[in-house]
Amino acid sequence: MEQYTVNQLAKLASVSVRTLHHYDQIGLLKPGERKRSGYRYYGESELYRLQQILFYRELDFPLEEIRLLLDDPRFNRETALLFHREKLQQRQRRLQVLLHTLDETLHQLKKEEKMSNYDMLYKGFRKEKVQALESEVAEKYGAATLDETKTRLNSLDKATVLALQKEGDEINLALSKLMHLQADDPRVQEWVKKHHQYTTSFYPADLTVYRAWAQLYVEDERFKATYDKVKPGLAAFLSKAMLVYCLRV
Amino acid sequence: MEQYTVNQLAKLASVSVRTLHHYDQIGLLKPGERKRSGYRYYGESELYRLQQILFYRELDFPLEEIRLLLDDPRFNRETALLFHREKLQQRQRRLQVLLHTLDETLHQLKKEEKMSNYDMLYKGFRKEKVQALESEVAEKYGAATLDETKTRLNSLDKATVLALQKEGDEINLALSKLMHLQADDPRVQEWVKKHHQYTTSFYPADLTVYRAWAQLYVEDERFKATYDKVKPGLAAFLSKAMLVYCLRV
DNA sequence: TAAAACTATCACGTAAGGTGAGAGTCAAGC
DNA sequence: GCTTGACTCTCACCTTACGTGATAGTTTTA
Repeated sequence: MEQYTVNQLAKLASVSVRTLHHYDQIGLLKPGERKRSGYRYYGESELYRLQQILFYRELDFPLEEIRLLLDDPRFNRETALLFHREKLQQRQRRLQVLLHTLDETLHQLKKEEKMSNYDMLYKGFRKEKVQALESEVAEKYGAATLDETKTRLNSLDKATVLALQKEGDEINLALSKLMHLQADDPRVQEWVKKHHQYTTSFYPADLTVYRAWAQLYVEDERFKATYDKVKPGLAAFLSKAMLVYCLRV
Repeated sequence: MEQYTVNQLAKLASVSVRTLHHYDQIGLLKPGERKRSGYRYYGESELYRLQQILFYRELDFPLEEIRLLLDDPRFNRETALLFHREKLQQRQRRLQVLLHTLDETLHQLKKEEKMSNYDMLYKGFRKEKVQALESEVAEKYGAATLDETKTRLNSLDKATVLALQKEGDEINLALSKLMHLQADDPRVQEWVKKHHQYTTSFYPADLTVYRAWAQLYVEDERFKATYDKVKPGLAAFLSKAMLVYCLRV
């Protein structure tokens, strides 16, 4: 049975020693054993408990509440993990909204346009609670305006989505026409850059992820098919060009 | 020029009135105007400033530092937004790792297996600072292990993307098998909810956007083709079910 | 066996607001 | 014009989750 000192555990879990002291003090995480010297030693079950604590903390639960939850005899680790999973995914979606808000703001900034609706500036900041949302809008503006607003937004939203799709098509098309060039040709790389930016608006791909992706374009049938449908050989070509791009930047 | 009272701005930006008072007090966000009554009124430029503040706050910047940044004459809104973008994506990736850690833990829990390496319990908890990461790892374990780590991460990224794709496939498949039911059947709606969450992880579709999307599934050939390829008629079925979903929630 | 490296317990400090209390202000309806 | 309910103001003390020493004992390493 392995034993960890404060320092060792702190490093392992990326928390400070003070944090462990604190958790001991408030009875949230007590060491499995205390030598007569007073030193704290943590064992396996403490490691699991700490993981749980950190998951809850990540979700902004107050420590006192975490303690109550973990000490409740009805506590079940698997249920808790599934709960965390749900909430973390929720947070991911919130971040996605936030990124979208950011891109919209950037877009308006470039066009030097005035906002029609300042509301847009703040979408995604509210910490996840989500419940009564639609009803609030209805209350605010009345049902009639709601419908009108809805249909107007409707066509705008459709246009946005279609535009996004079109942008993707354009990038693919442009690249397919450059397949006679070398992968490291500036004209190719320019479009790869666009491709990279385009993909990051959907998926958080930094260069390492993007690089992993490049491999998928040739390894995975689904990816390969999608691109080769535009023009046979595009998948392999793009994959190579992406790798070059990653190395260059 | 529109003017917002504390309450109005607080609601708009999902912060508390107290927070606005506090920001005024520390000189982070001063109202554009103060009536003789002492009431605070905020104008357009304050709205933008608040957005910036919230982005920085989301990234755990201390308020004092935010103030210094925003008041620096070299401050540029576009540069700042691009910085936020980078960091938010970094956080998304951290959450991704955290979810992976969670799934691994769940997996081990079910198999009732012992962990070979407790280190795994805590991947993704460390808040992003990241700069000197590679160098740190290299220092610690030597260059050889670094490469290994890289390829492992690589495969994790690939696995994540493939898992995402698989999730999409599963949802489509499940729905295609429920086409004999009514669109408002709970079993159908359950999967529509998953579909909605799934799409949101790529593109933040609130209910109005999702509704617009529903129409695209029948109006736009590209969308239609994608779904009808799974099973003819799925596009229309899903479209209807999505509309029901939007009205129900 | 001494130095270097940890660890322990106070104890006070801090950031970002929460939570009233007491008093002035504004908009609407009568 | 007056009342009433909903806002708003300032002060001031409270809270959470640790950070940051100070001082003193313990373990490990040379």
